Amino acid sequence: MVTVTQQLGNRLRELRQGRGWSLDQAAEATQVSKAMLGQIERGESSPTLATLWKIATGFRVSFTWLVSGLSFNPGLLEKGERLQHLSTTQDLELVVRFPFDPAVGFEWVELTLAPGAQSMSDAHEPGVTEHLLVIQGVLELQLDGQWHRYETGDTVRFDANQPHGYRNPGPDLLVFEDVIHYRGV
Amino acid sequence: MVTVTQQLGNRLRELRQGRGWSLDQAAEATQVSKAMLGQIERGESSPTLATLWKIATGFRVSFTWLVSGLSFNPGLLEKGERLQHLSTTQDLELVVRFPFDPAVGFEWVELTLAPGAQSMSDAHEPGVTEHLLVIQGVLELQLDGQWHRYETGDTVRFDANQPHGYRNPGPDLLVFEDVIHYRGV
DNA sequence: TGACAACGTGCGTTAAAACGCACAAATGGC
DNA sequence: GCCATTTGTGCGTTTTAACGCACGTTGTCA
Repeated sequence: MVTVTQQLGNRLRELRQGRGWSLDQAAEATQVSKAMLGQIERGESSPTLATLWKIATGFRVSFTWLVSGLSFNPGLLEKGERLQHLSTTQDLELVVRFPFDPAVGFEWVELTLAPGAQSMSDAHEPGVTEHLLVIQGVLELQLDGQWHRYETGDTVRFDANQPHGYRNPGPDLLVFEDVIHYRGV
Repeated sequence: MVTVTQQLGNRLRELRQGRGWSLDQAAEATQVSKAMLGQIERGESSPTLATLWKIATGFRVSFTWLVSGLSFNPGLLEKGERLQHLSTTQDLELVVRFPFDPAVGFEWVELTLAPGAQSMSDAHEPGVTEHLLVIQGVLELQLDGQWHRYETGDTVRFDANQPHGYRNPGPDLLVFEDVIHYRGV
C-alpha cells in the first residue's frame, strides 16, 4: 500500500537529489524548514497546500507538475480486502468492489437484490455513466419511464443523468456488477 | 491579492453548489468535517494533501482537476512593492523585480555590477534559459570559455545549462535585466 | 404568524503540521 | 588518522489544521 504522501515524498526526493541540492539548500530556496522537507520526503507528513506551493515555487517547478501523477495505488489487493458493505437492508445489498479512485475516474460496486426488490435512483450529475453486467438472475432496468429486461451475462451502459431504477422480477436472487464512471478528469 | 487558498475555496464552493450539495452532504461524501469544508471554501484554511485527496475522492473528481489552474496572482503591483535585495556585496547587487511564479514559469531579476566586478555561475539544470537586456554600462558574458561583449540596449539569450559568468569591464556601473525561464510546466 | 427543519458559521478541543535547535553519521581535506 | 564541515534525522515547542458540537439565520409549510 503506497500512500499519496509517500509518492509525493519520493517525487520530491528525486527532484531535490537530481539537482544535487542538500536539505539546507532546498530549505533556503523554498522557505520551508529542512526538518519538514525531510519528513515530507520520508512520507511522514501530509503537507498543506501552502507548503506544497512554496516547494513548487522554490524548485522553480509548476505546482501542477509537482502533484500531477499522484494516484491512489492500493497495490495488489488481498482477496476481498477492501470489500465494504455500504448499505444493508432486508432486500438490497451494495458491496464496493473498488472504491472511487480519482486516478481512474470510476468506482465498481456490486448490487444484490432479493426477488421483488426494487431500487430507484434520481438523476446524477451530468457526465456519469454506468456499466452493468448481470451475474446472476434477471435485471429489469428503468430508463425514460420504461422497463428493460436483462438476463445473466447481459451488459448495458447508460447515462446516469436521468432518473433510473433497478428491480428483480424474480424468482431468483439478482446479482449484477456496476462500474460507475465520473467525468472529472 | 488573491491567495492560492482563496482560489481553491472559490473552486470548491462552485463545485459543491453546482451540485446542489449542502456542507453536510459534502462532509458525508468526503469524510471531511463540514466546519473544515466551510473554512476551506472561505479561504481560511490551507488543507493538507490528505484532505485535498479526500475532497477530490468524495466529489468524484480527479485530484489534478481539483488543484489545476491555481496560480499565484499578486494582482496590480504597487510601485516597487515586491523589490527584494537578495544579496548585497560590495560590488554586486541583485534585485528581484518579479519573484518566480509557477503560472508564468520565470523570474525577473536585475543585476548591478561595480566596475571590475565579476560573477561566475555554475551550470543550472537543463531547460533554464536566461534573457538579458543591458540597461546601463557594458556587460561581458562568458560562454563556452569565451567572453562576449554587450553594450547598453543590447540583448542576448542563452541556455543556462553550462557554466557562465558576467563581468563589468568598466569604467561605468553595469546594470542589466535578467529574465530567467525554467522548464517545469 | 409561529413552529420546524435545514443551512452555514463560530467556538473549544484535539491532532498534527511546521519550526528551530541539537545531535550522530557521513564526507572530505591536510 | 584526525579534525572540520556537511548532511540528514530526532526532539521539544509553537502554530494551525481538523473535529464535534452548538448557536444564529434563513426559508418553508402548516
